[in-house]
Amino acid sequence: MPELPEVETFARSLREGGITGSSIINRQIISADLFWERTLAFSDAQPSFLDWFPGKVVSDVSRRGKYLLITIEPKTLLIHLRMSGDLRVAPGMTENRKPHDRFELRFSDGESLFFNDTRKFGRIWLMDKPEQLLSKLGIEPLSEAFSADWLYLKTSASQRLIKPFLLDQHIIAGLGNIYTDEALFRAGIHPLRRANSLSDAEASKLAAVIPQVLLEGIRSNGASIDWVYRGGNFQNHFQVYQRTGKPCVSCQTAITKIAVGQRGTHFCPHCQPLKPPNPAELAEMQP
DNA sequence: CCTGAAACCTGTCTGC
DNA sequence: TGCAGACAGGTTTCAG
Repeated sequence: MPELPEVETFARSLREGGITGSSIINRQIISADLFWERTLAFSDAQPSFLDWFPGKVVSDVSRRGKYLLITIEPKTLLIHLRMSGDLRVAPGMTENRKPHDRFELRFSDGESLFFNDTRKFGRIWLMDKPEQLLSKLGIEPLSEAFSADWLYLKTSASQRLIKPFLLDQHIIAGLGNIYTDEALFRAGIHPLRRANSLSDAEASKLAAVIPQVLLEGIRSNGASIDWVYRGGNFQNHFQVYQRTGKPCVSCQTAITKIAVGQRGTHFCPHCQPLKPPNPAELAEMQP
């Protein structure tokens, strides 16, 4: 589920208060509980993972790609929400637990941070050096370093389809299925184009549009769909995602859905042509 | 290097 | 109404 904007919204909320409840910064932990063993992916603190927490204080919350980072000196608790993960801060009473709660950090003030995850794909790590995990991630699309030149360099060097290319977290960290479809539409690029077929101008357009879509998502507190996630309203800004058969906001052509790399992919066949007309063809069309 | 399929899971929606 | 099957915002692993 959550992509960069949703994870960023969680990070901000846990830091400053928001959709998850009030800030967890400076709260002291009195206990930790794990309700689904496999949620714990790996821990430097094993086998006494749960025993490590009591007495520690949360000092910061941040984000890298789709990972949420909770700093609890001298370690970092990393959380990846995968498809259905959710976080909330609420009174830490046993009767307050919800179905699918997988992990709980109980604070001395009576509230708890709950990690809820219906599909059990989400994972948490407790690490001394989070870089071990994070160093594999690609560039932050909202950083200064993410530029038109950088993207063109990368697309030029890859023969992959542009959609799986953008979804690859080793290249760009944070894009998921929604924001990829929305970015490709705004850039006018067909999802089946080869990365190295993009012109300099197309790569520039894509590099400009990706941060735009992500920032728009953050401004909307993310996207809420069905029973997954809440508090966001970016779903009201979708131009292609989940708009199969509906008219393109730009040309009225029906939005098409296909599978690309086993992911549902939405696009406008008119605004995102598979084969852009080349100069020679254009010349022939105008004798 | 690249692609596709399968696996990890549960809930919801669709169609017969 | 019931039920099988498809599908879902992600990532990893394996075969070809």
